[in-house]
Amino acid sequence: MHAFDVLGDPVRRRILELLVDGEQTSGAVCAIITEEFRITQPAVSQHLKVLRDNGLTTVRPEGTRRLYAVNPEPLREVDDWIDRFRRFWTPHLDALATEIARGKRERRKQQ
Amino acid sequence: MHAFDVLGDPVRRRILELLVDGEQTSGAVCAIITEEFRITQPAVSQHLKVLRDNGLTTVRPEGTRRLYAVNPEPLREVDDWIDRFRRFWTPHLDALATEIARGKRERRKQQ
DNA sequence: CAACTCTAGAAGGTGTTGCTTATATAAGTC
DNA sequence: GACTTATATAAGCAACACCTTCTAGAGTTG
Repeated sequence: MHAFDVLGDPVRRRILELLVDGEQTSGAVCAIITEEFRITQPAVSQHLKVLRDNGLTTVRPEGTRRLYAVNPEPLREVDDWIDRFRRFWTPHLDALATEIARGKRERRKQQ
Repeated sequence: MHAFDVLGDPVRRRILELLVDGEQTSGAVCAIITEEFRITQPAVSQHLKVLRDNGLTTVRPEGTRRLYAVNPEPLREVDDWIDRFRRFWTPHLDALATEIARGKRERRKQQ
């Protein structure tokens, strides 16, 4: 499943937003999502499973809690895909900025 | 419908790729997609409709042909969303590059 | 104008997705 | 050890996405 397919759901996008500043327990995520989207705990758990199974997050148990965190790799693929369209909104990058952007991409690919 | 939802389909992503270097007729897109994905012309036409209806492309009639082109706005939204995760894979941008990136975002928001 | 090309739409079938309720499992607490 | 908390899984269902075949309409060509 491509990262785009996983991101094609507003709940899953929101969950990732909640994880952007660091790991959160399933419960903490759940509290916010159930409130914002009016869905149940198992529904959230299923979305977390999709994120997990497709490598968008990592999980780490701590006692009875599960700590979820963003795994950036698949998001980087999305970023790479978008990259080819970037010239539409940044047509006249000056030489220096272009060079920096190019260098970033190169470094990314090498890793 | 959020751009991410539209992009959550491999056929539609491929169609946009085909349009990245300039406008193409429905027929030209169709020829490639039907061959690559083994789906029919109406199926491609329906995907084009989704792209069109959600502002991912523009269309321009020319005789009996329809010329499709990328409309970058919604892709920019995707880029903006991804932006918050970018620090995961570019953690130590030096001051200059950071400044350029920041400036780009600012300019984008003003437009 | 008849035949053909290009494209879109309508109607219908099917698999998938995302939800629900109910339940299981594992770990803390009294 | 019983009870509670935290999380995941199972089963079932409704809605939707995407496909197909068939057809319509607009424009071109002989």
